[in-house]
Amino acid sequence: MVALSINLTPCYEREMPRKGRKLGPIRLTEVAKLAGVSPITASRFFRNPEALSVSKRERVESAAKELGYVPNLAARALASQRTEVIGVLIPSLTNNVFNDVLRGIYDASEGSRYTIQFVNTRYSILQEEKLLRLFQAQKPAGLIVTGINQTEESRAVMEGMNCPIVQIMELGPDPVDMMVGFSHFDASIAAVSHLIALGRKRIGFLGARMDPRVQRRLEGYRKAMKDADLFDPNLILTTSTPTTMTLGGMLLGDLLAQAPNLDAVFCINDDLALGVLFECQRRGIAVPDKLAIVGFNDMEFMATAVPSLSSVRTNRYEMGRDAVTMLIEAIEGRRTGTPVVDLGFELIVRQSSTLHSS
Amino acid sequence: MVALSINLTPCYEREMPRKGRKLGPIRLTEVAKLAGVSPITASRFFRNPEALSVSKRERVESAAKELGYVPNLAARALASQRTEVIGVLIPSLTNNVFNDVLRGIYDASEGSRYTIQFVNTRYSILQEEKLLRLFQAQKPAGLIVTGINQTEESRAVMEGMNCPIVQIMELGPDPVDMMVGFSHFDASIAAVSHLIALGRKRIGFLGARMDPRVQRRLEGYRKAMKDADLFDPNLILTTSTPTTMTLGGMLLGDLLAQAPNLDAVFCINDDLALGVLFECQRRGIAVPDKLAIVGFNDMEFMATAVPSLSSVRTNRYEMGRDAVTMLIEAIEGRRTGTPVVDLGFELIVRQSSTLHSS
DNA sequence: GCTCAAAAAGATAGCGCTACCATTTTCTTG
DNA sequence: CAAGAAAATGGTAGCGCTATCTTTTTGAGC
Repeated sequence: MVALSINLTPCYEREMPRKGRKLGPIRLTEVAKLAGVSPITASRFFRNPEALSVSKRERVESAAKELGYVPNLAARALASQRTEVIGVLIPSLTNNVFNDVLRGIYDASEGSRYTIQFVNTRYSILQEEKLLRLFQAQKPAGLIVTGINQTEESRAVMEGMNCPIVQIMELGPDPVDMMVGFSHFDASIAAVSHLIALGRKRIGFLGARMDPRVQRRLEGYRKAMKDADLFDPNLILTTSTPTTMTLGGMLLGDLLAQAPNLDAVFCINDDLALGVLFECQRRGIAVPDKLAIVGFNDMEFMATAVPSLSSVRTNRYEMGRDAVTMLIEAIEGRRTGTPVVDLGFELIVRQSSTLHSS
Repeated sequence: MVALSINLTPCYEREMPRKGRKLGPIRLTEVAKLAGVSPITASRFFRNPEALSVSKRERVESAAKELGYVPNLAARALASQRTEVIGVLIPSLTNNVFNDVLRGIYDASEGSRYTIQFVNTRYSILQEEKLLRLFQAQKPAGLIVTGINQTEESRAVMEGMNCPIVQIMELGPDPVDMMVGFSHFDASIAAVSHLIALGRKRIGFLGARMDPRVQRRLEGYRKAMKDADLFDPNLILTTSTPTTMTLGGMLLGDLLAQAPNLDAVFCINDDLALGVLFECQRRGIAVPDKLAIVGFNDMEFMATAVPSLSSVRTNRYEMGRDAVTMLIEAIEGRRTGTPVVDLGFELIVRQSSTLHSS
């Protein structure tokens, strides 16, 4: 273990700090002194280098480098009365959907000055309220919250926070500030209408977790089925249990028990759909001939499954990315004209919901 | 939209802040004044209520509530010279493995006073170094880093940070501080030995992303194959591309081209394994009769697939959880005796690697 | 070369909280 | 009930940085 340490001993002696404190990390003042400028000038170098003359800029830069200066974020936040933190409230880490959203968020924040501070509400609006209060203490520069079902209290806290806020995942009539999402209701109708157009009559609905967005998908299903005069409550099976692939198979079993003549299933997410496919293989149910399957979200594996599985593509990554982009623009005072962005969806038809598997 | 606002106007008049500043949020001093105690006593209430007498405690509590006091974290961090932030450096958000680790981390931090600050190194040790420096500025209470392959510089930064640090995901000879992981080398040997014991001779290795831990799995494969006198470089196919299920199928195709008489595959993760299974279905290759499959990590879907897929179970959730637990104990000065924790692994044998599919 | 505006640099005074130490109050105990 | 120890409380002085305003320097235009 040879640590090659090229450490040019600085031609500079640190003065003892006030009041017999131990020598902590390098402070801005020390950088300024070494550079031969005032502290405030050194401060400006780190926030807006263009404001310095070239000569001072270079002197501060090399002094900071020589001393290995690291700014103290707490002091900065206290003095400037703001932070460069974007708070993100998301209901789950288990649900892969949010994984993609988070990726978009982190990707978009990269290269910007902003730091993501992510918390997990666990699908509880009370937990959300609590975490929102916690964010209050941090004075974030911006906030991303999931969905539109916040408590009155949460809304009050958000409105009092005095920072831009983006609600993501869905759209609603009364944005706190900005929104990026799509209509789960419409997406669901598209999926179910497709199955109806295929000539399926006994189209089941499989739902798990049943968060507000899934509820709206159920509403879409209801609407489409009623409009086609195909609605039958026995075709619906939901549970509040979190989603897994295994659960998909189990739910299919239960649904078949309550609706034996099922000829299609709309699953509220792709994990359930793949679980359903496996269960069909286990039971010898031909897909799509005997049972058509449509999932939701269009995860990567849907295209690769055998048979390939239809799904509703949602723009999860883009949702996270756009939310951060909109937020940063708003923080920096250049809001775009559109505070509500509909990212839409796309029905992807694959083998699992075609006329014949031929 | 009726916002029912029960706002008992406080029988208390805020004095103008110094120097004509606008009236900002409530400060601790104001709470103290309303409670009729000194600011430092009020401060103590929020950090260690037990230190106050019952009467003062109640007075401060109700004053804080009445004024809706929210402490200023930046001021607290600056004055106390520490934060309650645990920094987490993880290489990927795409890889579901880290999803589980993160879940463990967030779950374990919940209820504690610590906040998780997570960043994504994108499998780059240079990016890691940069992010580590960024954390320096924040003075975190503790740090979780992934793996043992840090740059010299990164190690130096970590050592200078003066906070407990846990390295997760794998074990190594020279911990920066603490470690929670398991031996990827041994786990790989277990998987390959199982296939050898099954009588398979032409056992392929499919790898993607090829991060340091995957490299060690490859080493394990090499060792097991060489020890059994079955080693053949043509059986190995790796790519630096990120993992997807679709990639699994493509890689199988390529591997079959370079080693046509393949009778088993060890995939470095479950996504590849499921992709391989789908590809087998597409090509009419019987699993496990013609081709046995073993994956890695034992994601939930492995048990549900048809046929069910063998895998090496790793304790990802526990890794995250234990890392945080160890960190908090160390931060609070009660380290346990074991700074290096081996969480082990377990070979889960399922249909995809049994003698006969019967 | 002089005037005046703009750019660059600096002095001052906190940001809101807690560490540290001093002081006061309360509780023991012979 | 006095003396000493322990618990509770308070005064003072920053933590390291930046907002604000002032002063100095630079540069453009005639």
